[in-house]
Amino acid sequence: MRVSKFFVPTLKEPPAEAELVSHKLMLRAGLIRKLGSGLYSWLPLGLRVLRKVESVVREEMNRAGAVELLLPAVQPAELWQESGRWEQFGPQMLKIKDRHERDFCFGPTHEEVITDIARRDIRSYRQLPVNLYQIQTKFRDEIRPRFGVMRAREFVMKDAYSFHADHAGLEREYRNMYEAYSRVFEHLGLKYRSVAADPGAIGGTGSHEFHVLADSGEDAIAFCPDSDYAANIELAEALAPAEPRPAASQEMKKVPTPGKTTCEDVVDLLGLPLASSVKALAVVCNEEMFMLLVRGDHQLNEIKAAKIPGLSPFRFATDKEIETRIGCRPGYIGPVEIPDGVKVIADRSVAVMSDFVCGANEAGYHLTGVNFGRDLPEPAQIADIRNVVAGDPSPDGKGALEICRGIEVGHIFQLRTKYSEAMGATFVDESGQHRPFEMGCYGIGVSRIVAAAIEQGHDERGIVWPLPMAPFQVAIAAIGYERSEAVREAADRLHDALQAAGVEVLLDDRGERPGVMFADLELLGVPWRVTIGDRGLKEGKAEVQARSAEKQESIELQKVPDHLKSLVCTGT
RNA sequence: CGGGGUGUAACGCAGCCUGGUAGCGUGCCUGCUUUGGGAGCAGGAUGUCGGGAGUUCGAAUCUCUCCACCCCGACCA
Repeated sequence: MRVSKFFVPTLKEPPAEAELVSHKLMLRAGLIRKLGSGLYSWLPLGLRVLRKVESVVREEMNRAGAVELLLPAVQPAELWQESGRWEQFGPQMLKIKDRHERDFCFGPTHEEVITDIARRDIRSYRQLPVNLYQIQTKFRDEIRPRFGVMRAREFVMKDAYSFHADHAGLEREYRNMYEAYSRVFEHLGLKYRSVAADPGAIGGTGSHEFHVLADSGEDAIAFCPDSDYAANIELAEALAPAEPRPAASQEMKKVPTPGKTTCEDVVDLLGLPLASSVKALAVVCNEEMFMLLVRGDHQLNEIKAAKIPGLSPFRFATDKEIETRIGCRPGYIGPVEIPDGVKVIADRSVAVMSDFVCGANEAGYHLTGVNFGRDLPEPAQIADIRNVVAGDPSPDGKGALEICRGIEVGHIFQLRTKYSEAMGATFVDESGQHRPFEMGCYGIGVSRIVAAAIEQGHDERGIVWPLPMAPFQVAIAAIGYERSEAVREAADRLHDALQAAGVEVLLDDRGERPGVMFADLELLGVPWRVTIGDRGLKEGKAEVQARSAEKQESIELQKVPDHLKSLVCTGT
């Protein structure tokens, strides 16, 4: 491919709307252009990268025994009403009407469609198991699309669905997909981590996420460097402290803390450590009020809290509700002498505290030296309701947790029979019984991977692609292409030779000044650059430089094609 | 949805407060020179100042309204 015939609109300055480095670079390198909020055009160069990701995903899915199909993007409402998700999915779903005023949606996911296919066309256990996948554009009307294609409304996803006669079969395929996903991200050349995840509303017995590791990631991952434990922070268990509660050593005292409504402010005023304070959060579930207690230096984990029986779904109490029920405005509430009917749920770490600080339920005052059992009853319930922090013991007992950030690019679930039961999708088993399918589903965010790879691979000059994702493997910078016959001839010949050898090559034949070409080719992130100019040609040589390396190597022109071919093949 | 912000040339921005009919840098076009790290000189083109309404002799500027886009949004009790 020649730059003069391709379409690579690069920008010197990133548009002001871009925040994230991957978003800026994708715009600058001419990979994408924005059409509207969360809607992006994939320009030729970006599309080449997207196709690379697709082909790796496809290759590994096929290798794992899954079979590709293609489902409609537009789906009739009836299917979603059957599964009960027409309402449940809510405003995230783009709903549309056809000319007959019939309801449709632009599919945000395809469980319903695939389950419909299964119930029509899989009748016997003899047809099982089967794993069907597609690579397709989805639409989700995100509350706040952001970061370019990272969280777009329209995006490309690989979604696979497997059907099994029994749970054991599902678990086998789940492990198979887990391994296939690991191969996908390794194959793509990305640093990634698989983590135990919250199955969320989908339910089921197992769920893992695959994260590309990057500091800008939206998700926090807790992992243990001394074992293979890794979990999304939403799920990672905070173990109960091993040491028992120390004995009380202080009297409870009411101290004035005017204007100090946060734990930080209060301990600053009192000269105490943050970990000696308790924050009380008033929540409401079914019109009942609960007071959740978390240590001042910890954060409530809402997902864990919502799993407490009787606390789902909960919401935070309004200021007014707090004043009415507790008789004090927010900022000074605490668990001591609270009205009947407000149940106290303490985090495990709070349960072992003594001589702590908390709100006095009186505006402008806090209590110090507070102790359970003496100044207030033991908590009605003790539970794990906080986020783990770095240094917490690993739940597998093998060391201390660390926290890193990741971008979720894959998620696998065991759906079990949620959809097959709701939609009456059954098969006949060996004994002639009708049974609902055991189902699994497995997603990969194809377009998000492109952005995630840039988050992981870039420098001050631009993108640094891993070889398997690069839009071109080699770029030729032909210095003086338009004015030097020798350069033109050598560059053309090299371009043709590489192409014939199966190397994806981009020849910069614009005749631009060298600085312009170098800057552009580095912005694009092409893994290898060959520089051809009159200077080197005098000795019959060209320079080869890796995008990720500083030094360039001078090589005899005749040997360049073979040299590059071997580099591209070994992937070093 | 709530809060905040921004919309002026392809990109980045100034001008707005204090109304007088639009500018800078980059990019783009032409010519000459230059050519191994985003060239120099000379000349040139490009704007419904987000849309609409209003105030005014006069609106990018003031007022109202609509729209688009960006950022933040459990709690920190």
